[in-house]
Amino acid sequence: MSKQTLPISDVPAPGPRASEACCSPLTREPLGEDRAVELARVFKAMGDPVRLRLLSMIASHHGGEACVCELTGVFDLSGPTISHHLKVLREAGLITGERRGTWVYYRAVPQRLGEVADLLDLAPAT
Amino acid sequence: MSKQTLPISDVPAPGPRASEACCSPLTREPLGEDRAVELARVFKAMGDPVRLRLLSMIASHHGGEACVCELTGVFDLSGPTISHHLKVLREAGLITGERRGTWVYYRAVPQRLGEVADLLDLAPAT
DNA sequence: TTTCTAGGTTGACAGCCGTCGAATCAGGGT
DNA sequence: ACCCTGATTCGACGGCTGTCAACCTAGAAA
Repeated sequence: MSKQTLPISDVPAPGPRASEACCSPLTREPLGEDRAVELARVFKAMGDPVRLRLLSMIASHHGGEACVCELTGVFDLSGPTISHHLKVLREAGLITGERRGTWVYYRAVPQRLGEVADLLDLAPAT
Repeated sequence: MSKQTLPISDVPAPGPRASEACCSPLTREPLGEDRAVELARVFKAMGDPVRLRLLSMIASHHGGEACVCELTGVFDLSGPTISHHLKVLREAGLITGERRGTWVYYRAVPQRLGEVADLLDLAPAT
């Protein structure tokens, strides 16, 4: 490991297997234990209102990326707290951060969203 | 309120608004605070490996429903713990339970899954 | 170098969450 | 009536999580 100059690049599993039509949805067959652990981490990251809003603000932001300085003011929360939530989203592979000069910009990782969306595809097992 | 003979019907918000093309996806515009709280509750429910597997086992089960007795044996967890997780999924509106004789059967609520899937639809804001 | 600002890290604290054993409830068979 | 089994609820415990204040780092501009 070791800490680099930019500790903002700690994505755990960039794109497990979401490249193409992949993961059988939740409703097709029981989830394996390992895969459940992996997916639960992503859902848990989205399981907080602040993080969900942060993710949405970043994903919907004009240009596809948002500066942290634009995010902190929106919440009644301290800087460290926002930073913490961004880290959780980062470690879940939902966003990536890049430093440009003084500011840090985050952008969403569409693959992750797509992976989760695929998982929830409805195949009604009547 | 009051407790009926079958306390297994405590769905909080059966189908908020997932009937038709509805909720603007995460990537379209920033999530409102109230909606974020509501959605976070669902994601949080799915943010545990055991619950995710339970949900998957129920949703994918032959006949669309699964008996609790078929679920408890799969995990190295006590009955009360499984029951607790089922309650969380129930209160998130992801599953519903029905007692038939001695056994209790659970089935998934497709609307909820659909609601979440819609939310994650990708509208890449390049 | 020094100073300033934007973010991140650390350490600590309260509250929540997953887990269990024991007790309780609901039905079906004796 | 009694007991047995399936499932939930209750009470408690340890670990995790969201939050903050304080401190530290990265880069830009004097």
